[in-house]
Order: sequence, then structure tokens, then C-alpha cells
Amino acid sequence: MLTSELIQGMEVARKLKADLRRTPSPFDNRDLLVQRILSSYEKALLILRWNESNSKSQPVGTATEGAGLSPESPISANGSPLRDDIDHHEHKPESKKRKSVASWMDQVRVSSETGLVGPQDDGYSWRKYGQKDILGAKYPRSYYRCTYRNSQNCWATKQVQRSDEDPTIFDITYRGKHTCSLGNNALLPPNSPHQHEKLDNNDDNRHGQSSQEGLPTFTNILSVDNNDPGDTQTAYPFTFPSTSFGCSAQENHTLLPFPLDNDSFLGSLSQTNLFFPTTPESNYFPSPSFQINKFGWINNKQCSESDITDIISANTSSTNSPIPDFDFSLDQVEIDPYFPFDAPDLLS
DNA sequence: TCTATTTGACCCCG
DNA sequence: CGGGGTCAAATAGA
Repeated sequence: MLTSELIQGMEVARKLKADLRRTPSPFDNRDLLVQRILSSYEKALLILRWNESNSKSQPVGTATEGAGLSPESPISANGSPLRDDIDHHEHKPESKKRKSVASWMDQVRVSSETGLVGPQDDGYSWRKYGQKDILGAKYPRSYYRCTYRNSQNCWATKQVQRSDEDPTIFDITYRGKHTCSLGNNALLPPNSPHQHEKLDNNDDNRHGQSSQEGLPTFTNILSVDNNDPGDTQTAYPFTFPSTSFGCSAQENHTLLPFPLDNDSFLGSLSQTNLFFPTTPESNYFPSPSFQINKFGWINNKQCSESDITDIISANTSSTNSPIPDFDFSLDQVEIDPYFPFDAPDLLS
């Protein structure tokens, strides 16, 4: 039933899309918004299917493909990205058995307009601790850990890998949950502005200035890692706030048209607090404009997971502006569908 | 002087 | 043995 309901909603959204195309509107965003709605449905369906057949293979397949996750992206590809996590529990890494920590991937696309950057902030403060050339990858992978690892025992880490095929896309794999104040609050403003830049610089600069990339567009993709044992997955509740949230948060912004209420689906989204759980962050949004249109926006994602390894990917977006990530519930995984796939249309 | 990044070495694991 | 992830000394920047 859920599936059929989703399909139905998707169909309606498609009709709306077609209808919108017939009638020019002042809002350019409309089409984009509709596309996002569709993407959310697609993701929901994918997830649903995935859970049903969580067995083994990648569930995500379809979804991601659209997104453009590089199939080969090391991250996703690896069979066991999960393994790596570090033990949170014990601060000491030594334990041989690593407990799996939740991990999820985000893809961020930066369009190059401006030149800045690479992937951006997700609102947390990260410290780079390594960079490696990855076999088969054109660009090196950068490793970051939470700046507050020592001071607050926050063991969250992330890896940033620029996509070979599309240098404007960065695959970001997050591992572990933030236990630092930023994480808890979810969203404190990123205190350190520097980080943003750095992030970008690193990856980009070295290898080719990516800096060209600007901010603006991103795509997010959701990917799920299969690695996990199927069970876990099922466990997660997925919520997709994504798209909506960007909008919702900023309500005023242009995007208004966003129909949150209608669908159950959307409705659910709205529920998710993800977005602004703590409110304060809302302020952060970079700029008012930062919404969907052009600038970056932000997405967050989070997931938390229990001990099982899981990976979920969500999207992140990047923009220069600081954006907070929201962490919230651990139990749930949240995914932002922001834009699900890179639908070419959408972008640009 | 302090903090963050760079980068080669080291370690673990398949 | 080699790849991927992390460490940590050296270095850069504020």
C-alpha cells in the first residue's frame, strides 16, 4: 500500500509538473520544486524497495545512478566502508573490534560559477588529518575529523572525495556522530569560518583548482550502503525532509509554493524536525537567498545509527555559506533528498 | 605562540 | 604485499 500510495503521489506530481510547464509562471522555482517532490518520491520508493529486498545488492542502484554517484566511487564501492569506524565508546581506538558506527554518504555538487569551492560546510568544525591518493581515483581523498575530538571526545569523521567524472561533485562520507557541542546543538553556527575555506581549498586547490566551482548547485544523492546487514536497515526510519526543508525553513523565500501539506509525504517531511530542531540555526542559513535557487543550500543529513553499520547517504549541500548540519535523533536516519538525483534538468 | 594543514611514515587488514 | 586510514613531525598562517 505504501508503495502504491507513493506511486500515486508521484503521478500526481508529474501531472502537476506537466501542467506547470504549460502555464508559464513567474516562479521559476516551480518546476524545480516539483522535480524535488518527484525526487523525494523516487527516493522513498527506492528505500522501500531496498528494505524489501534488503538482501544484498545494492539497493540503491537506481537511485544513485540518477544521482550520479559514481559507481565506482570508492566510497560506495568499497565493500566495507563501514568497518572503519572508530569506537566511539571507548575513546581509544585500540579496540580491535570496531564497533560500527553509523556512516552515510553525501554527495555535494558545486557548480562552478564562482569559484569557490568545494564542498562546503556542513556546519561542523573539521580538522584535516590526512589525504591520500586513492587507487583508481583521479583526485585524492581527504580525511577530516571533528575539531573537538580531544576536547569533547567527538569522534565524528568525514572523508571527502572528488568525483572523477564530475569534478564538481564531491562525495562525502560521514562516520560517527557528533557528540561535540556543535553536534548536539546541532547547529551552532559554525564557529570557525575558516574551515569552510579550507575544506575547499584542500581538495580543490591542490588538484586543480576546483575552485572554480561555485556554489550553487548541488545535488544530493542518497545512497545507501548495503554493507550492512539487512536488518539494520530496516530498522531505520527514513525521513526525508529534504527538499522541503530547505524551503520550509526559509519559508519566506521564494519557494513558497511549496506545498507541504498536501501529501502525506510532504507532510511527513515537514514533521521532521530535522531542519530546525533547534531553531537557532535557522539563522544561519547563509543567506536568504541561499535557497534553492542558486546558492547553495544546505542539507543535512544525518543519521545515526546504532551500532550497526549502516550507511546512509544523504545529501549535503554545499555552499559557501555555513551551514549547519543537524543532528538529531539518533534513532532515525534522515535523509535529505534534497535533490535526489542529479536530474539534469534541475540543475542548471 | 598557538592552531591548522601538509605529507611521509606507519598500521591494519584483506 | 598493497591499499586505505591514521598518526605525527614539519610547516604554514594568524
